[in-house]
Amino acid sequence: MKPTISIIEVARLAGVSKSTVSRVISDRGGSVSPKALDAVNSAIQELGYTRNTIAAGFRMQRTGMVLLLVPDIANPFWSEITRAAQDRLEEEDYSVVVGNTDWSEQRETRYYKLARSGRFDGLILNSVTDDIAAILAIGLPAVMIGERAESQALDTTGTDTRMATRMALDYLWETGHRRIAIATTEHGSERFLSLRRKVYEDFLLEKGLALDADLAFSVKLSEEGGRELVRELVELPRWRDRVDAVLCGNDIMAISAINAFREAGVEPGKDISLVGMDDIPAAAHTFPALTTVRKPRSLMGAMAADLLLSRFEDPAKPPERRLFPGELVLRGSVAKRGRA
Amino acid sequence: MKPTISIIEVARLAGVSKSTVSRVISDRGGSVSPKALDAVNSAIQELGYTRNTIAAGFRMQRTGMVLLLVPDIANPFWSEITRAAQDRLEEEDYSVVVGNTDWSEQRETRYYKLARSGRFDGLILNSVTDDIAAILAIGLPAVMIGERAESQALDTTGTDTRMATRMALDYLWETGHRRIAIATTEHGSERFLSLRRKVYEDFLLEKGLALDADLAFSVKLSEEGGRELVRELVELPRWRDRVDAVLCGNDIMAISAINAFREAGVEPGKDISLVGMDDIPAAAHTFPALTTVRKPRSLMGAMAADLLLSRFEDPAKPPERRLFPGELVLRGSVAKRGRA
DNA sequence: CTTGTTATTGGGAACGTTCCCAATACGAGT
DNA sequence: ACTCGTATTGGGAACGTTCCCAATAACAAG
Repeated sequence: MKPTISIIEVARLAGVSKSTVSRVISDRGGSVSPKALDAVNSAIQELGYTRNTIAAGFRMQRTGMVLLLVPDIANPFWSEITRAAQDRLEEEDYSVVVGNTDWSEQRETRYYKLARSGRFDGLILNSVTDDIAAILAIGLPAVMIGERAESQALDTTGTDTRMATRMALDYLWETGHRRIAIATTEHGSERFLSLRRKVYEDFLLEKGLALDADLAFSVKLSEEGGRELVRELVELPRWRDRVDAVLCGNDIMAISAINAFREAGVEPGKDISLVGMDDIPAAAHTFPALTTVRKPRSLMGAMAADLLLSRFEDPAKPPERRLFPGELVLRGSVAKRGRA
Repeated sequence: MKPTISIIEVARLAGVSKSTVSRVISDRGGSVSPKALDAVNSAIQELGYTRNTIAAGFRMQRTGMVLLLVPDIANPFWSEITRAAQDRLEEEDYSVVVGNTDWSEQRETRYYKLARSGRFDGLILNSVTDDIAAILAIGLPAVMIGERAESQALDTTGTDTRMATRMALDYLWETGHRRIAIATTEHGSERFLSLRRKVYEDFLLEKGLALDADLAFSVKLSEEGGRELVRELVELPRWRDRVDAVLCGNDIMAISAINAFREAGVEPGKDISLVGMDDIPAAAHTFPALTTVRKPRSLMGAMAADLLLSRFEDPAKPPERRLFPGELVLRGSVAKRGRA
């Protein structure tokens, strides 16, 4: 059942007022004589008193709860970020509620309503929407994970998508690939900024390669998206002459594509090279193991938490942006080709 | 910032009392005339009022929050269970806070303290401890995921570990394996019940096989555990004559062992057969893909939520136990051997 | 001893909503 | 019109803790 001992009873047993008990148990504290302190602590122990944090939170208008909105907690990428954010926030005595948007603005809006109910002190999110004003209108300190707009009124953390994409393309170039396809998505930073797409096009331009619109795929960042990519690609006329590598929007898609290529009689890591994005644990276990760009999830999660904690301290300071570099992780999914 | 419009202001604008406003907005409701209902809803809309659920929860001694304790949310097994439990609980307007025990009783005890703070209506957990009395002493409705004691005072769900283990052993037997090692752990159901170990020993006895104590490994259910298993196994004298298959305590360990065996010059799925437990997504992507016993995580998560919701309805009903069968998932990690 | 400063204490009010119950209104039947 | 039963309403109190501020106590300096 709920706590049934209140500070009134503790005060009675300790022979002090409820205000003195409150000063002993609350974070803010206040002056209490050693004698009173002893008496209160003894009474607390004897009665098995536990502070009712709902009552305290109600009075203080501060609940110690943070809402973290991710696309899907069952996705290893997001569960690792979540874990890191949780650990950091728990150090400061915050508890974390996780919401799953499934990339649906409708679901997201429902969580915004929950966020407005007085239940949370702050919000961390990888938003579906890029309507920053709507997020600000919730009225909570908020931190964005991932890039949504060039200029943001929100504290933001994530991986530098441009750099990560460029890193992968350069590696493919260095290993001799000249016919590179890209498989991205219509979610997240691609939805509004088309960051990966822009880097890809700039890369081709810089290398003097013609843009082949057929080689820019838009599929879901899922296993199904990987299968769809392979289906569409092998159906392209003369596809083997037109593609020697694919840069995938994330590992889940890339891993699925590895298997789908093999099933289509195409040997991944030889006939076709693949690079993923994220470096989820499974990327190391495919055959061939996936070359990918690691996004430092623990750093991102912890940074999101730090930005939010910092925002609690100073609500009025200018928005911060903390992007991490990706890190190329070389495994077996990229062939070494001679320079053409 | 926090909600600043209260029902007092809504009542004033609508020309009714706060009690009438409360009757309109609360779950419990009560009689309200159509005219008053209209007036209140109009005022709510005009003022942009949002119900303060902390205040309501404080008054009602019911917060709509559930604490879910798992070993590690970043583990795909637990993140999927979490997702399923969340979805079910959200249908009934509960929010879920996830705690990570990391198999530490100390961490777990800290969460028990949090659970007692008045913040949660219920608890779902895969406990580190088997001290059911300690869990009951928290004073919250609680549901256990996984088996902890033969006779439990707690609602319990999970996979039938005996059956799942037996299923895997029978499959190894049918495929001609006669020298089967087992790699389990000292956590979870193995810690207190040694379920897998007992099934293994009974199996050997039934088949008239001698128990070779060297073939029962105790390692962590982690990637490191998988590597450790392989290190220890290949160091056994004449190990190739003594082992033709390994039943692993979970997929994470088994996947890691696949790679470690290959690195040790042993071909998984040929020289050595492996069976995992769980069927996490990565199990389908190894080479060879892992044969394993699927634990129906979505069913378990949803059942845990259902059991808790049911307990909320009737706190005094007898504890329930709902174990799911495992399901054998055949892939490429088990060789077909001739009958010896 | 007097004065000034700081430490300590305790009672009342606040936080926003729900619940309780007495009072009133309304509708149906006689 | 009167009676009875049901619907509706509203004011006060409760929930457990924190904060505010006046009052008191303690201590130091002159």
